[in-house]
Amino acid sequence: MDIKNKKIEMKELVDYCNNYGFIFQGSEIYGGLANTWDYGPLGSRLKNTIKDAWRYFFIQLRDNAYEVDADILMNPRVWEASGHVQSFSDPLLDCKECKTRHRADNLIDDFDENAHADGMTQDEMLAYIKEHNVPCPKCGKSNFTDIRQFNLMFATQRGVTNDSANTVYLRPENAQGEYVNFQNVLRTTRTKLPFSIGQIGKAFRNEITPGNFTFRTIEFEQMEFQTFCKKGDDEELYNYFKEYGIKFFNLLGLPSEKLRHHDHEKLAHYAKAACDIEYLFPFGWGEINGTHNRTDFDLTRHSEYSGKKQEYCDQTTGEKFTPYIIESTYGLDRIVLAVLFEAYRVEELENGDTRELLKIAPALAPIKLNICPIKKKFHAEKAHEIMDICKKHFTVSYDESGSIGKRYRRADAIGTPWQISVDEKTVEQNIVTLRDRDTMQQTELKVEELIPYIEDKIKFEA
RNA sequence: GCGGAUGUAGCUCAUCUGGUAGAGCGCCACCUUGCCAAGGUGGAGGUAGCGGGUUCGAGCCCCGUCAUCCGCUCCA
Repeated sequence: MDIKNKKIEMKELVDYCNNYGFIFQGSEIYGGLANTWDYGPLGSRLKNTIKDAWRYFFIQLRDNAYEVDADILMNPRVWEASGHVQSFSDPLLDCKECKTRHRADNLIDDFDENAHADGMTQDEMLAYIKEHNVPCPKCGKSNFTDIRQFNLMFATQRGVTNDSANTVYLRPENAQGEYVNFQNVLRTTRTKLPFSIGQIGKAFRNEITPGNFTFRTIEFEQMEFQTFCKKGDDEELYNYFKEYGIKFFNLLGLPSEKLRHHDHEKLAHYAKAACDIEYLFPFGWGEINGTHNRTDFDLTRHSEYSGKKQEYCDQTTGEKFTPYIIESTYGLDRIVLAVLFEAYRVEELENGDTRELLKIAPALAPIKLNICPIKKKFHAEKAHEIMDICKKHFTVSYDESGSIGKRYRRADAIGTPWQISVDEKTVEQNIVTLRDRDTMQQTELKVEELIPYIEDKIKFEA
């Protein structure tokens, strides 16, 4: 069959997600709220299948990997220890001439790489810019507003009074929830190094400029694990997780040619080495995984700030030390987006018709089986009977309206891998016609063979 | 936040130079239909993003606001 695929742009995918119930604009009936998105019935299922895949690969299959579910709100001292209160903010200023916005530190470093803006205070940066007449990269003039600090953490108040003692933050990263539970997990699981603590959860960042649909939002969900290890083992683990990320993405249906490693030169305040895995979105390469070697920075800081030693004792040697941490974080919303981009296509068929198709891995499909009675009057009862059996094993849908071809197309559009039609033969001999989304071929199958057939194909392949 | 574009039915759009909104598709019901978006009949659904102004009269003109898209910047 001659099938032409058209390149899918962002707007088409946004429309598709809205039309079929994957992702809606947040608070839509009130005119929306910028950069918030709600996952609909199909989108939340897809998201959950990706979480399932992640849990399966990174927690269940790995030895010494444990999951936690830490609170989003944490003692504010956590964020002092982590360095986020101090350094998780951008010093911003605007060019008064051409109205572009810049980061003061970037402006200075680009002007003179030996200037080391990182070590400067806000006043020092401003003074440096004035003294050296640092030009605007866009218009070349040097006429800027004052620097304003823009902290990326969402702050809120707990309790009834509004004084600063009651300020709490929505976590800007999930990692600290794993770090503060390092000793708890160690103690209760009786595990040994190296071991991992993983978590799936929401994080919040007051980004200046979010955008590109769900790629960059102010509230987002991460799937990550922190691997605690002895110094010296850190580099091997770091390299291992970088590579393993690619394998994981391949299993989700993202092909290697659209994935690449991107090593960071400029490092976050906590990292010794950092590498992203990027996926080629229509708008360009975008990070979907980040792996960092965070050294013993975090645990050392938590020891200092909490006064509780965050050490590991090697029982065989008696040696005590603060472990190194390798962090590998997967941006869930971004992976959902990448999976959708990879799977969604509009196919032009031989007869000139087009069909919308979500060619998604069966394990990730929101609905696994669509059940269609050929004639509503005579076959609906049998179809419901089969549905009641199947839904105990996997997600199903039921469709009795329109021609059978139309029902095939509807299910194709949301990525349902299989459909069965129920007719006289089903009623009399318990045989259904199974239609495959990808091959569009039909085969006859006994009802009792149906469940093992599908269950076998929706397993994650390790 | 800045520059550019946009906002009319669930979706895609029309509505000529201001005169109280239409189509196609989709959806629902019934009929028809035995395997890749057939057909018929009927039906639901919009105070034109929201607020204000000009006008006898605003979807159309003006102001504000919210949101989306494309660039600048940043991150998972």
